[in-house]
Amino acid sequence: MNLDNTQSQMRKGILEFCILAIIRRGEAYPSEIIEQMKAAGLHVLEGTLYPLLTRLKNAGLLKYRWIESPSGPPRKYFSMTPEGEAFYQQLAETWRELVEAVDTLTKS
Amino acid sequence: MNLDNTQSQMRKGILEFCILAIIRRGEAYPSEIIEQMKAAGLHVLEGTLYPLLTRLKNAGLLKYRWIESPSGPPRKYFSMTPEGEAFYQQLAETWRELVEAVDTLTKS
DNA sequence: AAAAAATACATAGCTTTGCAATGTGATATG
DNA sequence: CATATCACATTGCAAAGCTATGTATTTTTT
Repeated sequence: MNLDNTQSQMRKGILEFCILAIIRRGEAYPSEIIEQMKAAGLHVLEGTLYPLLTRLKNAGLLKYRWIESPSGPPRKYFSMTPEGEAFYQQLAETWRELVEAVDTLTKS
Repeated sequence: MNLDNTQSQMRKGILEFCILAIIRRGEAYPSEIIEQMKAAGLHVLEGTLYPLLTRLKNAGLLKYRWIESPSGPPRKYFSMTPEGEAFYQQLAETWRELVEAVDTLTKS
């Protein structure tokens, strides 16, 4: 048991929820997502984000379109699908229940 | 992406935190831990709990002693070590930060 | 006394996600 | 044309939760 490791484990499943939360607010491309995550206190590298975005898109929860960049190569802007919104609501419920359970146990 | 799977992923790292929270309240054996988890809304099977308890003990965060049972085989009563308490406090901080980050992102 | 049931503990293999390091490609700049 | 910047992508590794199954001890039933 090492804190770094357990912190990584705690992020499993939750990064997905957060990414969906950011994208459902409005279309975004990876760099913006990384910035918003950082602003919230969650540091994510591209090597973590890209595979996750790909998984979500392949699962039908997200879709994207290429947009020319004002500086540099074109960007992939991600947005949510109706399936993604439905899944997000389920995750939100799951998260609420989890937080409530942990609060119950850690209150003392 | 399937809800059951993501729910399992979300539990990674968090079950450990919860188990430590239960044990630091007072010495307990596995069956009691399972009951308290269930009461809080977290369902854990023995096949999940035993390996976790073993990992925590091997990491020096928990210790145990055998106690005769009033009915059935002897039981392993687990309690926390000073290292475990210190680690728990760190996990508590990590959890607070995680919950805060998720709240920030999901508020809308 | 032996068999069955209940209680308690344990293990192995599988699946999946986050992580780190590295790589590729498109565009802008020198 | 070469270099730098920006954007996207991939691979292999480590680790934890889960499921199913197994072992052992004690109690109860036959």
